[in-house]
Amino acid sequence: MARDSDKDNVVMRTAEFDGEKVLRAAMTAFMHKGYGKTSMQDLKKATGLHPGSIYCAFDSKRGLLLAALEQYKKDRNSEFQGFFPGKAAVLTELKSYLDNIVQECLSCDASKACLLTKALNELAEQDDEVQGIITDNLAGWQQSITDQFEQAKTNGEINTQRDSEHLARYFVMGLYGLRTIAQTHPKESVLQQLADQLYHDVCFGAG
Amino acid sequence: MARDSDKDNVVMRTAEFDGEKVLRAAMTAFMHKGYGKTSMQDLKKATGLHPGSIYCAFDSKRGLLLAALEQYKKDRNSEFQGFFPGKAAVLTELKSYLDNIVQECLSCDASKACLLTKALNELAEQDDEVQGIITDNLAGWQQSITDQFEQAKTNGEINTQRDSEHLARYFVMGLYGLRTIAQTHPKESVLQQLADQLYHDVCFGAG
DNA sequence: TCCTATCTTGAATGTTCGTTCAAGATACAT
DNA sequence: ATGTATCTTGAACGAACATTCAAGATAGGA
Repeated sequence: MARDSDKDNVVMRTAEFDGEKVLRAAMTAFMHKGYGKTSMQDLKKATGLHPGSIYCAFDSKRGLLLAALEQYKKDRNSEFQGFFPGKAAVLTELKSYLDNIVQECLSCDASKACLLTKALNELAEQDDEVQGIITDNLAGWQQSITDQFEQAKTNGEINTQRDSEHLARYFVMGLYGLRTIAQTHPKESVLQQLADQLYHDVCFGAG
Repeated sequence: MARDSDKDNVVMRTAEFDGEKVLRAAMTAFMHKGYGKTSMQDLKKATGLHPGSIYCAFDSKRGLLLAALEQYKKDRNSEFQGFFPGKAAVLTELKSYLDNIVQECLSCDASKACLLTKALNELAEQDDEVQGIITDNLAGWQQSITDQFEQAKTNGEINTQRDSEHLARYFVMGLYGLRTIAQTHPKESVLQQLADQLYHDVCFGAG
């Protein structure tokens, strides 16, 4: 495949691959092996694109990572919107969202890890731009959760003095920790118990 | 330097380097760059040992990682014992321990990350033996914390129906999450607020 | 003081990696 | 149907890597 052409009125061939499929394949590869250990050969196998095509489309392996991060962001946003469609019963939806993450952690495929935290962990102190992009994505995600807590307070579902940002931050901290624990304890009951406690502490805890 | 000799009654030269210093230097290098991205050149610079010496002493780069993990375990155990010297006032000591971790997270050096979780994240799905060693170390750490909660309950410092293992697991989950958040938000007040809330939820939360 | 087993050194090795590029294949405008 | 700009292919390249090894340095027993 080739990079987008800027020219007008010339013969144009359209790219022959599905951009989203390629990026999701790259995402999965990066989640399994990490960025550094995923070789171009791995990426060729995963995406079906030959090295030349990858370089033409994404400039470099790093460019492919950036594009994959962007796709990951879009996919996660869509997923999030799917879990919180309305403005009522936010807490029920939050519980579903949490339980879904527990199930994700139990799955054997790469989604047990989060691409953002995995890459953040690997590339911290190595690549400031990637770190910034990841940080922004995570901040956006946390803001979405903040919005839900705000809505829950408006609805009277939550009664607390703590502000929504703090609730969201604590919730997110718990999810980060849950995913780390999942890498050591693939036992469902343990993860579910932790998730339940987190839900309880955030939504009904004192403070 | 050379590997330990098995022979008796032969001329023996003693190793010329400080084993602990070398391992701590390697630890720091691995924490900064991760295992994969730390080259032998980096390790030579950090430890002062030439490649041949490293291979003679630790068999391989991976052998050096294993030795460094062992040293890390010892150092962390000593540190932990230092924070919990007695059997009284466990909660005060727990708070100190937690506040100390917050300060660690704020520091600019490599100790902001935890070698165990960093390596676990990087080598998951890649090296089962290393993953097992790390998992065991983390489990041992969690058990130490469980013991402290048990002691706190015995002392009457904590009054809850939740068992100590659950408390420790939740506490550890929070610490994992705190360290991840620290990689995105180097703001002290935020981390301290999260740590305070975690302390409160674990020690005085309902359940 | 001398000898020898051991330790230290760093250049050399083979491998793997990300990246490039020129040749071949293909789709669209005419 | 034909020409041509674009896309695809995979071999080739230099760099960087972990690892090895033979030569030089050194300490301790005699």
